[in-house]
Amino acid sequence: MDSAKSTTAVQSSTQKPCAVMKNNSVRITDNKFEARDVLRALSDDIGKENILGCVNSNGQWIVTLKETTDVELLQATGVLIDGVGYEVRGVTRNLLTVSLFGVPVFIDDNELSDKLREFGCILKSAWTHKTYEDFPNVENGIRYIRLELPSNAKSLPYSIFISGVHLRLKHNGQSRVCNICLSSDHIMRECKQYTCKECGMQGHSESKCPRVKCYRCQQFGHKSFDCPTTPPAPKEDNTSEMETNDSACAEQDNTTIQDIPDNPQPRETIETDKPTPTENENKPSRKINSSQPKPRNNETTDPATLNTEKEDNSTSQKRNLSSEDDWTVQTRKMKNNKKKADPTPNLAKAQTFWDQSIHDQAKLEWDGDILSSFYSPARRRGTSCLIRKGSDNDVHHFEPDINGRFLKLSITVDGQSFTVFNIYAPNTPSERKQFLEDISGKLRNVPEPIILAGDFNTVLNTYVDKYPTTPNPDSSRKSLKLIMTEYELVDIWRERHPSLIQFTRTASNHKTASRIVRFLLNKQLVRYVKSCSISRYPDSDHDMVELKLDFTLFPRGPGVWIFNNSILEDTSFCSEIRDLIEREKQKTCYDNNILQWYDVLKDSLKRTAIKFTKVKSRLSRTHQRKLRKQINHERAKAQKYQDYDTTRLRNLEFQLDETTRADIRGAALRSRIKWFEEGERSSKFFLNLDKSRQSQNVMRQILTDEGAIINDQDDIIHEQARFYKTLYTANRQ
DNA sequence: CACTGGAATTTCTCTAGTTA
DNA sequence: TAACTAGAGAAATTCCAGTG
Repeated sequence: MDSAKSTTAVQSSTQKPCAVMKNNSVRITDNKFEARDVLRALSDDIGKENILGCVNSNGQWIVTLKETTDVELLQATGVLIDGVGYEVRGVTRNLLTVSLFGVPVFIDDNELSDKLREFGCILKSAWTHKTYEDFPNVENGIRYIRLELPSNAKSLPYSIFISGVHLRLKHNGQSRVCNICLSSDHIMRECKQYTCKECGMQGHSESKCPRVKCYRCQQFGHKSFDCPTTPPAPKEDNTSEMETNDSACAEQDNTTIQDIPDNPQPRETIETDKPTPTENENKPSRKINSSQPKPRNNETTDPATLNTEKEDNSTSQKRNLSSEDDWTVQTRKMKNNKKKADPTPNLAKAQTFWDQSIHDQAKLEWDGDILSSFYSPARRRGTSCLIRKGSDNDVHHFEPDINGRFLKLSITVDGQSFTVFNIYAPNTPSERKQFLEDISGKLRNVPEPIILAGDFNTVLNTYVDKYPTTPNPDSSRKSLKLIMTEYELVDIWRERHPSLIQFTRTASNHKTASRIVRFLLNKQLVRYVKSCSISRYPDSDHDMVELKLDFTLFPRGPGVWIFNNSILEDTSFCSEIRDLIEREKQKTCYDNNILQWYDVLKDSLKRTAIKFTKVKSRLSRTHQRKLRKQINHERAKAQKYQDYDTTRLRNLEFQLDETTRADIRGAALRSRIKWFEEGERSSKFFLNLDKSRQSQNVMRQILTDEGAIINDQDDIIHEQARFYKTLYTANRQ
């Protein structure tokens, strides 16, 4: 093949360990070179005595050298073969997959890319966003990218700080480096580039800056948070989302409550894709105060809501709101509202102050029923539901909590039954956690769908539902999220306004705010939601959250369930069904009332089949995803390598086709539902279907042997008769 | 309790070795 | 030489403990 072969020499195999040899190798893409071309070019650069091997493999030359310095040199300069420069790459991969964890969706890929580029990384791919297996549209906060590290860096830091969030960063072979310059010699605090934002000097952080003055002891060199003269603050609820101070006091002594200023400073609502980082508390990124005065009335653009609020302030006389089209549900918390109950049509209302006298007062002003739970006289707090009179509303169960923390209501509206829990969660996290766990237990026995509404006294996301956006540990938040997961509840306001930042409670000094009042709905109710909004409510530190449901929008019920008989081929399903029947046989009604038992059994069979097919469907989707990924990979290989064997690829494609065919069979089965539902009734659907079939069965034209086209129905019939008569006549020619 | 560093585990991909 | 497979290694992911 080339001259290199003719000079083969036996070399000791113990010259260098394999690992080192790999690091000492470079690869050059073969451009119809001969070994001598490559070797001559390399000898000119580094000397022939420094070349240990030159092997052609899979369309590239692997050249192994004695010294790693030569490897670096060649990678940096390339190689000149026949006057043309060619790129030289290392054999060991220098591409890294860098994963970031806990990345909120509001952080843009560009922000992450910019941060990595600041380190000198060369990005080699787009960001991949990981999602939950069961919820492929929901990101789980993990993103990764392929990149090349800068030559001077061995590793990226273990975390990066973007948009006020610490993001965990990981990659293979990671080591501790400076978060600023990536040097492995020091950490960020000791980095020359690290300067105190207070004085601009190196060597200390702002909190330890000698120019900083503690407002407690008036000494320099530390902030009040680190003040040695101050006893540690009691572990207090900083997680009640700025609610604790005011409301907790309110519960203990209502005479100490500050009134809301007559002209409260307005709050600015910002629609943004992401919250701005809060680097300095003195420089809030999300302004609460604004120069624009905010009217005390509702500013919502929803005409229905606007009308309701105008009515609020214009009249206090009795009203019958049954004429409203929508079922309106509102929740807000009123502080120090001793004057009179609000006559707005309500289903849920959580009150800091609520007792028998307010209840009675409200009765005078409200034409419908008022269902309340309150805890008095020691502390006035409670929840209430105002039910419209004369509407198609039927309350069939009402359960108040003796502590005034919640009330439970089962109601049917426009034929749709649901259960409402109106809650007023405690201010202290530990109490709130316990309270939410109790609520979770109570939810277990109520018929779905469920609406959980009220003042939760905690936010779900500290970055978008709270100001300032400082992380706020709260053990009760986990309990609330567990409830939401277990009962498939969604925060409907957030779902409708994914990027809007709006709060339901603002502190009297307007320095803190949070969205702690919300509606959590079962997913099955979401489609009935006409609107959900937050609007200003007068004389209260809490804004009003309004939810409008319209049960006439969609047909009720989940439709007809059809048994997918393909699962009968599944032995595990069959054995599960056999076990189920055996278990059911043990029940007493099997002997007492076989028909009733059979009805119950059918229901159990249906539930088991649905559950089984759901799991099977999920596994199938996962399998398909894997197959698609593998197929893509194999296709890439097929394109890359000319001698690629397509067996595996074909096998994978066959498997994917099989699963797709199963899906198509399922779709065909489901498509018969309409026929099942309507085909057997002499409905419009049935008659149209029949008509369509009739028209399909009729010959509209016929071509005779002579080549003439006949359109007349009588002539067509005669021609058909003649044709077949001739066809079956023995002596036809 | 958030952040950090890293170990442990799982999953995926590639390669070297074996067999027909 | 093709096909196959076990195993290595890398990547992805989870978990845990120390620290401030």
